[in-house]
Amino acid sequence: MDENKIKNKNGLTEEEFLEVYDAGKYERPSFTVDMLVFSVRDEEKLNYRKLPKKKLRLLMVKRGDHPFLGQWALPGGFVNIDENLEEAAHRELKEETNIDNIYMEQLYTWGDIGRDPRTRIISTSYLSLVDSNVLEVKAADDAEDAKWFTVSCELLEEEKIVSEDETVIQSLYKLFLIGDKENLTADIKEIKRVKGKITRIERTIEKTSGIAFDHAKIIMYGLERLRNKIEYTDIAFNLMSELFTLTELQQVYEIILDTELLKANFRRKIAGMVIETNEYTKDSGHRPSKLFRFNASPDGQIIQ
Amino acid sequence: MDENKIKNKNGLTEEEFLEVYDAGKYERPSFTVDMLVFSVRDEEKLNYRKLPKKKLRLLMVKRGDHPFLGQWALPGGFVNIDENLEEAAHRELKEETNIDNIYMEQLYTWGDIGRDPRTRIISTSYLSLVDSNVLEVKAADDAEDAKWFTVSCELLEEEKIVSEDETVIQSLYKLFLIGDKENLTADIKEIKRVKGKITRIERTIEKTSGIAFDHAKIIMYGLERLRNKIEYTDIAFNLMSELFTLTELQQVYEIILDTELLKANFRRKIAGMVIETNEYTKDSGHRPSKLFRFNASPDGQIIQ
DNA sequence: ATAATAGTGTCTTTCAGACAGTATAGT
DNA sequence: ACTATACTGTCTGAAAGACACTATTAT
Repeated sequence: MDENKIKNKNGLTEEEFLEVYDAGKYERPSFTVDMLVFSVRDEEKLNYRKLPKKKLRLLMVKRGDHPFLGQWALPGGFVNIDENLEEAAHRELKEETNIDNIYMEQLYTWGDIGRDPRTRIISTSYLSLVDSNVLEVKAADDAEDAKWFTVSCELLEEEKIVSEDETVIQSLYKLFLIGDKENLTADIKEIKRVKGKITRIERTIEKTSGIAFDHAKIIMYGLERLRNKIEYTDIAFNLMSELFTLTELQQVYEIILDTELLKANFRRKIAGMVIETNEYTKDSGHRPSKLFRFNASPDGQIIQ
Repeated sequence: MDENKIKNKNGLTEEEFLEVYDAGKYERPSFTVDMLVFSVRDEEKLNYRKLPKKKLRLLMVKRGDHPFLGQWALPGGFVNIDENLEEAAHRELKEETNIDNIYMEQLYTWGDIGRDPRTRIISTSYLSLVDSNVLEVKAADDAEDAKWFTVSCELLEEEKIVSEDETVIQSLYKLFLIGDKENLTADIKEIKRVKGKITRIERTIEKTSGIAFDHAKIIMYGLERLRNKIEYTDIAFNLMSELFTLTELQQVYEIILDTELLKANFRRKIAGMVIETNEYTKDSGHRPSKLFRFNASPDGQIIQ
């Protein structure tokens, strides 16, 4: 049962095979990781009574070299030969933006030819959420600058064509990234093709202004994932600080889902995921609200 | 506004930069695609009256070379420099198993160091579903053999540890792949870690018998995705032939979800996704059943 | 007092689960 | 007639949606 001594058709054992194996003999693509780091920000209070509005924001870095020199890209970079993908993603984020120790999940792997003018590059993107206490990010190392951009997205047109064997829904979205000094935009065409049994969503960038590579497409994909997962998981709590009010939590759901929710119903829905504390907000100019914390292990619930 | 003439810190324009860019200067990982191809199979009828039972099956190929020579692996292979990932996946599947033109969605990208003894290999896995008419697969090219294996999975142990700041659910699963001549198995430990706000699922292979690389882990992940998506999408129809009875459809749901469903409720649930035909089954030894086809565009419903 | 938010009670509608019933082919 | 499946009707309870009501602070 000496498995290691089995010989292949060239008469080599595994040991011999690995010795002569030349990993470099084929022309190979490069591989990078990219991070979508979302957070939530309070806008300024309008008066002593009103609560501040919340906005969703995304971290971008300014490119300090070709290609797309001077444009904004998702933080990320090449994976070293001796580190796992998640390690690489954490390291790159630390290097470029000084952010550390955050929630992260794999989003999608982008590998179309021609996505990078340098060479064939395949990128795995990661979705990250940080709580709103992360105020300042400092650009470090590779990146020329790192900044938060307020994210919004608008549906410009939608057209549905139903034919014999196929239903095509074409939508045109405009993505806005609003920064302190710069505003970036992208027009993205989304084609949803329902043909027979196969449904396929395809996004193409029609026009970008200031957003490097195909990153506008990745951002749209990340937004979609975020919207989906907030409904049936607890990822939203990664955007909250340790203590929060239920209204704050509701606002976070509202900006991500882009709808208004009814207070009573919302509270019923998230009741199992929060734990009441004895603390209250102060100086609010109206009735103070109770502070809650995340309940990591609600009874019986298995979280995706 | 001649953007292409902007110079970087080395004084190069983009054109000059790309000319001297050397993609090969870093040691780089190799990149492959792997395919999980699921299908459903009818077992033999026990008597003229009884309906045949259905089983879930998965396509595997026998390795014809080191490493893992003689063991079974997911079909897949290296991505050429001039083809997209999906193209590569389709090509490899055609080469190795002669299967063509099927539903496919990206599953996950696996990049841990040490997953392959040859060199650092990063793999993007794809989930595919084919309808049960695909009976024979012939091994071609790279693969020594290609065969369907009946898939099942059993929970052996489960332990839940709740501590102050963390809930850990440890489960031990046994994966069975039953083939005509060979049976493959793998013990997989699943650790679900709920710590503060972060939930993380981690799978490790405890033991495998006959399954190459980390593919047992990929299969488990694919099964989980399949179970999740069948609940809120229409992917199940990719497993059906053109015409099917509602009982057949229900059986497919049942083997994937591993539960029994109530007929009346199931029919209510999928009512919008099917179209009645005027045809019926014949020679069934009992009341014949109406045949249905997939309804690709139910009113208003947007399919993920 | 008032503005603005905090927090609760309850009616309605919708949907999932459970179960019981009727229908119909082949032998 | 009998067997095995096909198909339908309806009760129940839980959850989602809608809305109205009360409570509480800083100014």
